[in-house]
Amino acid sequence: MTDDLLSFNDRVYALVRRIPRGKLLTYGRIAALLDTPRGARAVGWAMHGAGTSPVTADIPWQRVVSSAGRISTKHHIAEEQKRLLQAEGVRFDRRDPLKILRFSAILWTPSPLEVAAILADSGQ
DNA sequence: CAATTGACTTGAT
DNA sequence: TATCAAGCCAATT
Repeated sequence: MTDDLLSFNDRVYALVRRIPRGKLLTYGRIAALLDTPRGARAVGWAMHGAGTSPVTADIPWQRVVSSAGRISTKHHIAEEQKRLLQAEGVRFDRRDPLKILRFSAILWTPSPLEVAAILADSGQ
């Protein structure tokens, strides 16, 4: 497998790039898909730097949310994330502005085979 | 090489 | 239902 050479962060980015428009993934699920079940914080660390460099500029970072089905970024970043998600059809709770509605229904659930293919592609 | 950091998660209270 | 603390992991200092 070519993904052996990819850093953990790069594998996170490779996966996030393939989240379909209007679908979501959580930090913890991303970690699990990368065979690091308890690595949710590491995914958070990776996402924190997303969008700041040329290589991460194109990833749909807004599609990564917390396991509680809510935006976990802060301040103006959270505002932008919400705006981007609403633009692709994701709806929010009026009572709780950062809470995503129909969360479980729009979670992306790629098969292990699909994940493997994605990582293989990114490794080339 | 040890300590620190962070866009997390979960179980206990 | 809402808090809180402890555990966990990779990258950075």
